Amino acid sequence: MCPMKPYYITTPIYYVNSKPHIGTALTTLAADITARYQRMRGREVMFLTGTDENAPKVAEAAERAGQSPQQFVDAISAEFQAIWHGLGIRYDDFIRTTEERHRKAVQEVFRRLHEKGDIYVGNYEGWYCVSCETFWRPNEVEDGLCPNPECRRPVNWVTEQNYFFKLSAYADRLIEHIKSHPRFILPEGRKNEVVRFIESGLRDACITRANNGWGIPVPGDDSMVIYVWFDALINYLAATGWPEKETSELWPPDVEWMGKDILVRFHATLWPAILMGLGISLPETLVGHGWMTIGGEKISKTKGNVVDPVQLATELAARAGCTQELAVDAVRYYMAREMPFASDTMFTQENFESRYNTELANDFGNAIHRSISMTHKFVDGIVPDSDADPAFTGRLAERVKAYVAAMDIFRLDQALDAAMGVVSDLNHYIDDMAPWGLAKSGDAVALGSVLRTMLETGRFAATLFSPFLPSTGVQIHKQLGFSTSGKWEETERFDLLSAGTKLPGPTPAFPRLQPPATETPTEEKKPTVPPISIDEFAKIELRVAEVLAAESVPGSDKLLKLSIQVGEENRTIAAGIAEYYKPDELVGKQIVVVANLKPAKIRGIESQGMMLAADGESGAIFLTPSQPAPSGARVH
RNA sequence: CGCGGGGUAGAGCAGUCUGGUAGCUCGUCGGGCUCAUAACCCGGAGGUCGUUGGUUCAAAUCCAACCCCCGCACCCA
Repeated sequence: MCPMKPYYITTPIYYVNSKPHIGTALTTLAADITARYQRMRGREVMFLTGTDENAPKVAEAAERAGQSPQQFVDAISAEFQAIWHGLGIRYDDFIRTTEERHRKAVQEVFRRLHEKGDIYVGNYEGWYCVSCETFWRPNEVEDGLCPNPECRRPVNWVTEQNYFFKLSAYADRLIEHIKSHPRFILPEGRKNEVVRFIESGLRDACITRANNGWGIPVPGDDSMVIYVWFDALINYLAATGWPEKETSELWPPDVEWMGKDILVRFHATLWPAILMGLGISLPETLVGHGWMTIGGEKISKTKGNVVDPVQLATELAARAGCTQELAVDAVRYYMAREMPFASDTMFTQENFESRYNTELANDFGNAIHRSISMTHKFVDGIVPDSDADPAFTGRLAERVKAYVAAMDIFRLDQALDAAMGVVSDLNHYIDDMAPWGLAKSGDAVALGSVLRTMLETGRFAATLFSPFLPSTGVQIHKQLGFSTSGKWEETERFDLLSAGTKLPGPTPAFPRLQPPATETPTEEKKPTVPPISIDEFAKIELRVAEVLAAESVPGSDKLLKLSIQVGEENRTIAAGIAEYYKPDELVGKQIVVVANLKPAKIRGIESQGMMLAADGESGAIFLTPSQPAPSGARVH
């Protein structure tokens, strides 16, 4: 720690199955804010993010998309990078697990641990779920079905040779490390979860899978590839140049940001154990933040509630009439302000707009705007040759203290609170001093000092905000006559605007968002589905069908298995309506199905179609013709 | 008894570890100011702190039982 090593920040590498959404953006944004804060403090920073591309499913997905796996991952990885740029995220390195530097590091880790005896060949005999790529213990499998409640497919009894990592051997050392390093795992509550998890018994991790042509082969054994999680974690090490550089000035990471879902089992258990095995020091801090839900529901592509943060900014820019850069800042502000730490928070459009209007437009933007405005109105826009009011500016040190303390424990929301506190202080100050009164009574000395205080405080606030709102920081500084945004040391000074300078006319940074014109009953559903042409609709084959039989599906609360007749044809479909309809209520009824939907296996049932139902207030309502229709009739 | 998180004003949350008659933001009602982006400042109303029992001089906070919601690794009809 002594001669200030570069501050090393990581995010997880993201799985390339789809574009980033507001949830993945949250982690990367948190890391970016941390990075910008450290840079502002004068620290050299290495901010790493990347993509995880070696999962076997990638090969399948690529095939479906009619691309080679490499083409496929190239495209998605590029998409990630584009979105990060769109959010003003400035990383220093982007690692992809298909890169040579990563493959080499992973294989070297494997080799060393193998040599040391931490990786051994074991005969695995037990249950294996193909779909989950997971091995289960005999006592976990009760009914021949996968214990993963989401899966519940039949498991196979397999006997095969695999490589295992001696994770169990590290349990005591892990606990010891966690207990003796209070900052190792944040937030506090997660730490307890990790300890409980480890104490409940670690078993050795099976870290290889059969090679199906995609992934990093086991050194000296091409029949196997290294399991993606074992592979993925090593990116943090690979990016420092390891193993060519045995030790790097970057190591260890100062903070590794991630969502809570991958903290306990991977980052706080497997990852440190691997490092211990290699004799490499552990990261200083792992932060497992909570999730941002969409109106209380987990982000899910199926539900269609994925929010694209860049698009959110673009829409805001259009509606509010501000620049894209500032709209991006608004999104960044919102996400950091709502940053789920110990628990989850929910995204709603209303909440986003409300914070934009009340905090960014009314409070922050307006405070700056009125300050510059008054300077123009009362003293011709010339920065007064006066000192700031020390009685007021002296109090701001408290805000800085709170800000620094919050950043130190990665509470971005609280740091933002402190910054917003400065804005609130400024608004109070203006109200107390009533500069318009001083202007009227002609007290030029007092007026000069008050205006100076206002302008300097605006500058000061902009600096505190700048890791969160980089473009805004620059814009406000420009309005105050500076060419660049503020430096950290400047938060201690209130004499930086040069007296006599004529300020440009004020431009509101965040124009207030007007409520949508009354004719729009803004009851619009969150996932706005883009319009499609009639031709596209014609691709969907809707048909009337009759329910011949219905039965509940064992192990599922939601599914009914329906036997239906579509014209001459009999089919089986799975329908997720068990919570709302009993099997008997459906038998003999006519329903509408999507007949040309690609069959899918759901809990072991091959579903050959989808039943249409409306989302009612309290559940699904299935659709039926208003009078009996011929079976198999096409629906338009 | 799989694991975990949670139930506090109309909404969203803090406070619970370290008991001492409940706090923040938004909304709402009233007032002030007039520099500003219908903004800013002040004040009011509004809560049996999930339920029941226990410990205590005192419980949102500790203990026990119960009820309800929500998550749980490649996923979803």
